[in-house]
Amino acid sequence: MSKPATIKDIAQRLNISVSTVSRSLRNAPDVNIETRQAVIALSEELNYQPNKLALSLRQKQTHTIGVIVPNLDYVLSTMVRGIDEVALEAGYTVMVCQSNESYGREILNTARLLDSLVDGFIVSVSSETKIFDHFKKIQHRGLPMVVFDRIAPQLTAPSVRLDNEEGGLLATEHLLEQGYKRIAVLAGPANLGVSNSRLDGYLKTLKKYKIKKDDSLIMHCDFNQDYAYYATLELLAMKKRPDAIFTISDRMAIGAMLAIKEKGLRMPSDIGLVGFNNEPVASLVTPMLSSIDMPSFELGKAAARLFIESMNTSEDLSQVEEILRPKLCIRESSRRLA
Amino acid sequence: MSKPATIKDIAQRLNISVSTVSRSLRNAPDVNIETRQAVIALSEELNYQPNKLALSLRQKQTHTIGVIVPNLDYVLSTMVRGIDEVALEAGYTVMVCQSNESYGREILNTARLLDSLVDGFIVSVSSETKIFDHFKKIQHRGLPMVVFDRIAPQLTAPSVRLDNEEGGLLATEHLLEQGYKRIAVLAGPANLGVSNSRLDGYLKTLKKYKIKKDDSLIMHCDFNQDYAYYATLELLAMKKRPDAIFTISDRMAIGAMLAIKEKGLRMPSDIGLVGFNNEPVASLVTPMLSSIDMPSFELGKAAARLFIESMNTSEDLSQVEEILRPKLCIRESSRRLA
DNA sequence: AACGTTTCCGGTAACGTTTCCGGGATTTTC
DNA sequence: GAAAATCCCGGAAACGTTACCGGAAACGTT
Repeated sequence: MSKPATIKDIAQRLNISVSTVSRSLRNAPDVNIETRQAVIALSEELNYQPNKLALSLRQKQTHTIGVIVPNLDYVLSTMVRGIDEVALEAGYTVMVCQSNESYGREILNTARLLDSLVDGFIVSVSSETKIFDHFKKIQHRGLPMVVFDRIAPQLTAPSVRLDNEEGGLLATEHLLEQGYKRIAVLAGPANLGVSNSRLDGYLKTLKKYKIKKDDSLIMHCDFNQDYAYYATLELLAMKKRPDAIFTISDRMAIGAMLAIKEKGLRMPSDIGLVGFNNEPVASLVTPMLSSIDMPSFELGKAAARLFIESMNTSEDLSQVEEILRPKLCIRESSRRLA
Repeated sequence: MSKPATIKDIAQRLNISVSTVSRSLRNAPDVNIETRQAVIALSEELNYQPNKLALSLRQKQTHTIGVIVPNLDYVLSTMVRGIDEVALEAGYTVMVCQSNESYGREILNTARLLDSLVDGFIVSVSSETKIFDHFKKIQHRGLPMVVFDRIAPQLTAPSVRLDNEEGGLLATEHLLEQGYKRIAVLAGPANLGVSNSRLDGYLKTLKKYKIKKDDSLIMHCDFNQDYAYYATLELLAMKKRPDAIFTISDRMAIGAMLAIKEKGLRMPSDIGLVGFNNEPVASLVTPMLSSIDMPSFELGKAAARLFIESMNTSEDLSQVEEILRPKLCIRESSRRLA
């Protein structure tokens, strides 16, 4: 129905030129106070909204950030909320695309956003991705890009991530303190950075406590409840079975839990369990699951702040690496001491 | 670095006019086959991508859909994935905004998307919203709008939703079949449409089975685990306590479960429990939770399809109402007969 | 009275694209 | 062989905005 008013409409109704209207609206100098007031009054009456498209075309900025995430599970959607929060504050709009952990989809998404003319990218890379040309293309276009959570050493870009190693350390140390002796790890796919870092934390802790590592206690499996279930069954079938398990995600911990219950073992007495991410589900299962908590919302905010900083500065921030610290959250599944 | 090539670059290099280049690229008539081929060859060489901004400005279409949702919990993020799926297919990009169940935020989001010049909206309305002027403004601008899941009778717009009444019916009937006699309902806030419809399904079923309703068995409380917990404690403290509870969300069912366990009652023997939504958590809790399953992904797809249809037709679709059917998913918490 | 400053405003180009229109050159038609 | 049709192409306007430039009018200064 009522087409939105343009600067030209205002100019005509006031019998002045569009340039003057434009200047008035951006309160630039070189315009009489009265005409400016008239312009402002009329623009409010007509409910004038500047056309973002024309503006973007003119000044080659869209004030839009392309966000690419592998999925929108609890952790990532919380991070996205964090990104959204500070982006909005800074006058940016975000476009979120899910790659569904697919390399092809990730390429498609970057291409799409790239020619939708976003001003830059905030990216968490898919687990499937081993080639990074599509991301490098972004940088080659001169657009800023921040990598968060799932970072990749192949990309030289500012990054924000969790100290995953410390997470592994916290979990392992806690289990040792509770008197568990044979601690197994359910890790993710061997090419997933976050998983490996958490594993490293575990290994370092063993070394610190002078416990020699037992490779049979380290299982790699898909980031998935079912695989975790079967992997746990294998662990429990060992002649010298582990008396504690650290899984690098809550999802996997749930799978492990099912297997443990099925075998008639009790937590935390027979076997201790610690997950990672501290998703809400952790306090819904029985027994309630101990987990490594990460400041997801804060992490998202930090990523967006870093992005905006790299928009505004001409310095090279590609070496900036922000690292947030995890926190141990002890619940029933691993507390056997008072 | 390398600024993207424009139509003008191609024209210059080929010593022809921009019009000819444009025509060649859109294989319009009135262009010689050879020049066309030359243009196409060069455009590929330069990796030419048409500037979406200029295009949108010109033809007053952005090929972008604004999606507004109250949050991104499991159900809604699944629906959004569905929307994304068919939107992408049809050449649209989606911009998702969360209102966080806040009326003010919803207004802000619509305004922002509106002047980002989206082509239309797909909306699920926040629970807080009682005034709909911001949505009517969309329609007044002549933009198509589809409402999904959380619909509102105040809005005359095409809609896609679940048959919530049937959900309530399925749950209640199932509990009756399992021999439960006194069935309580944990409903959401009294102004939430979906909640009331599910409640209606319950009431209709009672009537069908000639059971007189007992108002003390119907509790309204916030859409929230904690409130559900306390409400359940109240229910269980009644002199004639219910022997089954139907909650209108899984989140609330979890709260109820905690209360039930705390009171030393067992499911399904002492008390039956059925949730709604069939979130993954339903099969993670002990006992596993029976729930009403809804085709969220399909619902999202249907909403997007309806949107695209209303983009392409000039007919008035505002009376179109697509209703998807729920499915009962029986698990441990309510199965006491073989 | 002449000149420099300030104040205020309009015209125009530009961002990258499509579309309409007109016209020269070539071909067809009788 | 002239009129008519066809084939190609370029120019220009338009979408809505900003930015640069130039200039008219008013003012102040000697």
